[in-house]
Amino acid sequence: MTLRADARDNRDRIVDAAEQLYAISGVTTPMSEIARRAGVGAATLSRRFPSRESLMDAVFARQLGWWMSAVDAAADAEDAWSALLTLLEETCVQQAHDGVCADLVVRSFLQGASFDVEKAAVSAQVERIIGRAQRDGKASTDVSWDDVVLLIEANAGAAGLTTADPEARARRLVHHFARSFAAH
Amino acid sequence: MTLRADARDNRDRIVDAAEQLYAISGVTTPMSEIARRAGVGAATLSRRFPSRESLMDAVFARQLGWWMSAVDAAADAEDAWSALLTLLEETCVQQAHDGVCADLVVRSFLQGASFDVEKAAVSAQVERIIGRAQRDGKASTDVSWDDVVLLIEANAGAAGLTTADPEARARRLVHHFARSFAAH
DNA sequence: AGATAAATGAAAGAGTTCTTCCACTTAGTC
DNA sequence: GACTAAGTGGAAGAACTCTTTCATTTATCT
Repeated sequence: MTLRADARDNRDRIVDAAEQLYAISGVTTPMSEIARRAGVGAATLSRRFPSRESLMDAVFARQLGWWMSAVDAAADAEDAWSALLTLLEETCVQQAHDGVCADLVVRSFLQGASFDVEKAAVSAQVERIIGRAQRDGKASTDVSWDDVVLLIEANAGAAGLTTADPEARARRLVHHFARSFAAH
Repeated sequence: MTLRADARDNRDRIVDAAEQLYAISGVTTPMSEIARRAGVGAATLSRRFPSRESLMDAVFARQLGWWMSAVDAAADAEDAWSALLTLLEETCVQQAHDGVCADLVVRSFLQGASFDVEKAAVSAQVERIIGRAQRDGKASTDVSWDDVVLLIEANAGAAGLTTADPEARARRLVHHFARSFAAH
């Protein structure tokens, strides 16, 4: 079932608008406001995304695409340890910058089953990177995928909070995790 | 302007109910539901707390009282470093257990000016503890009050997210911060 | 260009939540 | 016990948000 061209354009604009407004006002932003910013009627939005959750999934799917590329790039790097640190910092700074809110990450990625395939792929890649960094003697042996998830949760949670310099906060958070992740 | 005895009881029950429901359903819990659990009419709640924010402040004021006691106790301890670690763990586990959501901590404590006096007192105490731990050669010299705030933000952000074992997550988060805080 | 099915937005309707009014109840005071 | 002022809850109503209907517009195919 393929969408007509104009409908697909509208769909894209809706996801754009939602992404922007989620960053500003959180995922509880009224659907009508998202529709207005997207330049479509409320009916169109309701028709395309019957529930708020389905729209959240669509927004998250994009951000996940970006992240999977970053993870793949890190997995190809020579130095696993520095690639891991770079990946974590890029991820958190990106989250801070785009204002990715915790609700989005959690409901779509961690809680629901919508992205199980992607989740499995990402976690496998990240675990490979961690494993290599551990064999190189750079990463502590107690670090695991769960700790990366914890960092992302913590960062997403903090990212929703207004601060003078959200990017600096993200870097500081990664700084602490990196020091803890390092072999002692 | 002092409240009548029965009115004060009702007020207390409202704050009780709000604290419990905030932990379960977040700060967007309908005021009417809070009123119902408190066993008062919606009118009474509206009269006592004209805005959702004023109720959030009242709930937070209590939790802040608990925290200030914990901070004072830590400041009196012999071993500043272990007192600091204990304080951070207690604080985060308490947050995880009570489901203190980020909205509450941020709006009331970090953002608004409502608790400026308490904030100044707590930060001064914590900085004293950190300073002592640093002089003892236990804490890294780059640790500051801001890092403690960061941990609390991160923990509060993550605490709002459903997980099998929120307490374990809080402990894990503190574990990483503790390793980073330690002198290298 | 004409036919056809897909897609759209304005407006109405349904469901929530918050606030206010007002007749009634209760605590505090003599 | 009686008086007074403070306090209360039910109900009405105002404000929002989401969904659906339907007449109209627009893309796509031949």
